Amino acid sequence: MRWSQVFIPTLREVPAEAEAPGHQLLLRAGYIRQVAAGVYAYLYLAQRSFLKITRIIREEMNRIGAQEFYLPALNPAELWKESGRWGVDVMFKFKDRNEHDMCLGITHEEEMTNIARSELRSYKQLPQIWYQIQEKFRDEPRPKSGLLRLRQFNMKDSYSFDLDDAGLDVSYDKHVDAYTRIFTRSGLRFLHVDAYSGMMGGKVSSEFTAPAESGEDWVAQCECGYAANLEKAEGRPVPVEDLPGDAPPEPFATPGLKTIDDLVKATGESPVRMIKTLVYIAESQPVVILLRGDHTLSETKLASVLGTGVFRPATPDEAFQLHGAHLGSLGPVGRKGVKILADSALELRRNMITGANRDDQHLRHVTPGRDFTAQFKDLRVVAEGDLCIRCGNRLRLVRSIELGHVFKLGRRYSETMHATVLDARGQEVPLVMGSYGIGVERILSAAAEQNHDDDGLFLPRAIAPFDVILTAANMDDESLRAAAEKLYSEMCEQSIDVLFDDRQERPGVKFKDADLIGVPYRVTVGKKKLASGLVEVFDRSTKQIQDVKLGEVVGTLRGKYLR
RNA sequence: CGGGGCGUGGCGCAGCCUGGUAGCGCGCUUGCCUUGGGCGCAAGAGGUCCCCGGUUCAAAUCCGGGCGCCCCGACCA
Repeated sequence: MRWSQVFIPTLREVPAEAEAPGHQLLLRAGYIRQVAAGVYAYLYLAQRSFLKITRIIREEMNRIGAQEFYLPALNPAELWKESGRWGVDVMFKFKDRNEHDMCLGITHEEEMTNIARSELRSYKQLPQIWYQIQEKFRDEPRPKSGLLRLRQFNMKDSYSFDLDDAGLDVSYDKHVDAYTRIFTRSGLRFLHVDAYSGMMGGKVSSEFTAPAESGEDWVAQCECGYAANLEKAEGRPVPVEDLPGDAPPEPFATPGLKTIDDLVKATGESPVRMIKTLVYIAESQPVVILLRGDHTLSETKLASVLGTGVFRPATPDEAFQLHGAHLGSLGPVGRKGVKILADSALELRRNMITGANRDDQHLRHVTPGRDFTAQFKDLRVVAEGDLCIRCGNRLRLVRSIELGHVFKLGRRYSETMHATVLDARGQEVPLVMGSYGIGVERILSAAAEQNHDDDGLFLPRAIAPFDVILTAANMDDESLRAAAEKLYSEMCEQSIDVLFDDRQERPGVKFKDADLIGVPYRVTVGKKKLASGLVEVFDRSTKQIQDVKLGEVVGTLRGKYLR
């Protein structure tokens, strides 16, 4: 392609709408333009990248025997009412001209299951893996960071159908392999992490996630290889040396001290020695939740422990009704007939400080197990520096972009939608399903977030819009121009994926643009070196320059750079 | 859903407080010049000042309502 003939609208300044560096650069480099919040037009460069990305995805999906379908995004309400997901609040819904409820698909479990149930009859037809690459629509409350969270986006989603759990394990493992290959080939730095499976039906799931500052997921990571989404991550607190002695709980006055922070300041004690008492209402039943003073409740983990997503913090009035004291002076000692959940970090601790259930009073010398009984569960969000549950080293927290999610669905959809086959004994059994997604735009986004400097992007070759940019320093210089044209013809003949910057621009402009748009290698034809029969090959990511003889450019590219 | 910010040529911004002529930089067009890091000179084109309503002789500016976009938090099957 000749730059003079294609549309690559680079910008010198950063549009005010963009915050994340990768987003700014994709705009400046002329890849994308915004249409609405979370809705983008993908221009020429972006589309070239997406075609390369989806090609990698297709090759790797096909390799595990997955079959590509193409399903509509426009759906009738019935399908979603049947699966129980019509109520999902991020779904775009509307009525057609006949007043039928319609929606745009947020994903395709329903449609795939619908096909499976009407067509799959026998265990002999299993296993099946069906996938598609299609637009998904989600009316996100907060789209953000360019292509990182969109309202319309492309997802590769696949669905596996097996006879039993063992089969699902195989299909799941195949996807893990395929995803590992896809993200490796895409040139991303990524992690495979344990993930929270959600409330409904899910058992096992994991995420593929790309560490990047602008990511919105937190991942806890250990050098031993353990990595988990913060929603799911477990860690052991660094052991605490408790005060000796076995004195009984003793009240002391804490007038006006409402928060752990207040207590720390007033008493000089570490929050590690305190018990934070929270009151929640779950399915209209009160639950008392205890955490170490410096720890944070994970509502995700709480949902798992409670077995329901229906809960909320109690109002101050409710808390007062239940404890006879106001928020800030609550504690577990003396509470009877109410469910008390304590984070496991409190197990085996002693002589702690907590609220006395009397306003402006706290208790010291409180020992869990002796002074109150509670169920100990993992309830807190892992903190930086906690110890790895596998190896005992310290965990690090990193921000990360979720690229893909693999999920053992089990029978959640097949049972509600009656998707069954006959097994070898002639018994009707529900299909065992898995679902597996990859955000196509997120691969480009993550690559941009991970690979940029002050001058612009340097995308991994596998997903860059071009492999090479051929820059003629001065198109008005006849000999230089002729040499560049000749090189361009050779590259085209040899099927090198090249963008020829043949614009009548000053060299500075061309170099700036070339640095900006993320093409991994630049071949520069300049007057001085051309006089000795040389051109430069410039590696955008390392900034290394190699002089190459005019006649050897294609060979050098093929042999060294584009292997 | 809670909090904050912004909306003025294609992009970045000033002007608004204190009402009266719409301005700067970049980009764009034409000519000359220049050609290894967004060159220089000159002449131009380009604006419903987000929308609707109100106040006023007069509104980008003041008042009311709405819409859009961004950021933080909540949420993210």
